[in-house]
Amino acid sequence: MKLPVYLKIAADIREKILKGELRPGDAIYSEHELCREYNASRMTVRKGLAILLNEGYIYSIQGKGNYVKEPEHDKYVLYFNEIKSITGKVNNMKLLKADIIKPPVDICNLLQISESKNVVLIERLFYEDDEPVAYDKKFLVYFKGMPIIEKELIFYTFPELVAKSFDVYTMKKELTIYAKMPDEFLKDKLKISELMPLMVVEQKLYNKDNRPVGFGTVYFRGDYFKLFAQASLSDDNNKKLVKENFFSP
Amino acid sequence: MKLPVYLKIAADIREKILKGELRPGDAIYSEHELCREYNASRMTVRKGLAILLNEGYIYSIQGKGNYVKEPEHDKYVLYFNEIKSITGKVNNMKLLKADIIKPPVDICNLLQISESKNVVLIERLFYEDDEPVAYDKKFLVYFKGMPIIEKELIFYTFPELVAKSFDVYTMKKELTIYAKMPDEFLKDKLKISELMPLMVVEQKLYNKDNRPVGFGTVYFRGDYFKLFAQASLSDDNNKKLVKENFFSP
DNA sequence: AAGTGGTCTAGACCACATC
DNA sequence: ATGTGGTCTAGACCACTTG
Repeated sequence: MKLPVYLKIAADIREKILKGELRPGDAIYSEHELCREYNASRMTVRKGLAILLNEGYIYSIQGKGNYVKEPEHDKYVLYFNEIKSITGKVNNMKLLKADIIKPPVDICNLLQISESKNVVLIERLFYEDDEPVAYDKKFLVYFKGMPIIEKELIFYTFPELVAKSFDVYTMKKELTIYAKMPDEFLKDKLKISELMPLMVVEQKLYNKDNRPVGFGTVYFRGDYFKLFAQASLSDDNNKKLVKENFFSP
Repeated sequence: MKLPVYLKIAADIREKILKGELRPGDAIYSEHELCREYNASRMTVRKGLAILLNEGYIYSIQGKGNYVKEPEHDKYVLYFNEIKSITGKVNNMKLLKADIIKPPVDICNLLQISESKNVVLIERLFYEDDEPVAYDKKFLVYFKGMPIIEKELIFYTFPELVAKSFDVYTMKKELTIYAKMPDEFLKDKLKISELMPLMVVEQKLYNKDNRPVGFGTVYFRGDYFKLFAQASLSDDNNKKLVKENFFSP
């Protein structure tokens, strides 16, 4: 056990907050006092505090001090992936369409492009064994030399596709999730005969200049889809915590 | 413009990654080289790199160097709150039940308690004007001296309730989200006559010792519920999301 | 004026990778 | 043996808040 000092400092204060010895709004010992208490330099103390800042336990006000923060009850980390979020195993995919088209009006608005511009339309079906479980429709802003390779179109997820076509990093991604009843078209595609809701996930992707580059909608059979999310106060940050953390707002 | 040096370093390298000059797996200039390049001390350089580490752009291997990381395409930040996730405005709530009961078997398993232990059962209805839009059922592990105040039960969200009863910080929270058709009971409670799916959100809360302390299920009318999530590559996005979505400390 | 946090330096020693 | 990242020091100056 040779825990670095800054981790010890962070762990001690975190424990005090968790135990309720320090309540939201309370001031923490000043950095100078903590230096004395742990016989550590200021940088070491600040590194410890930076971890707690990053985890959302504390905040600091220049010239005043560090304070315990009201917890964010509503924040979760969600892992979504149109293939892996299906409860079973997707073992088959079918490419229904991969065309370069003039976009419909609603897509023009969403992607902020004119109607004369080209977009790539991709339609796919995901299967578990022989059961269709999800129908997938995507629009990608087209540019010359865009690599449209059928093998990629079938197996890649939406952000992966965009990453291949544009930059490695998609800067911003937005999800909208809701439930709805299938219309006749989707009932047919997903072979739904009984009473069955759909889960709809809309994905909008932006490049680093904050321009929309893609819009996709996935319709999942309700009985094959579940989303899981987890609160991110501390557990998720533990890996980072082991390494290093120290930065500022 | 007197940007701190460490932010400048982080911004420069982030830009190179975003532009594709640095690709996943590539090594970054060593910290020593960056010190020379920016005429900065090692601690300042490391602080800049720590930001990128924290944002998920890079990772580091001791004794080798810092490397550009493969982006996490599937990670999103989700803000969920059983009251504010309703698309309209919840302006009325009704407490249907608030009892101390012996838990049913499935809840015993979920909360890891014996059937002889007491749990608090809370049932609520959320209204938009006179329309019921969500039905809410929660189980909380009971302990002596637990403050059960009707006013609190009506207006607090689940994590807030648990926070009041146990600790300020709920250590771990898990969400499961899926769609389903309403049964007769829910059709009646939510006054559903037409074909209408439900969004179901299950919440499981743990205390800091990783013991389950509460399990709740919220059934939303499908037409009143939408979830929004956003990718979390840069921490700036998160803070914006917090600000825009709501939250006042 | 005194105390606080925010930035930064110029070193140091250690653990680990590679050769 | 050399270079890398990981931890840490003992100062410094600045900006800010409060008396």
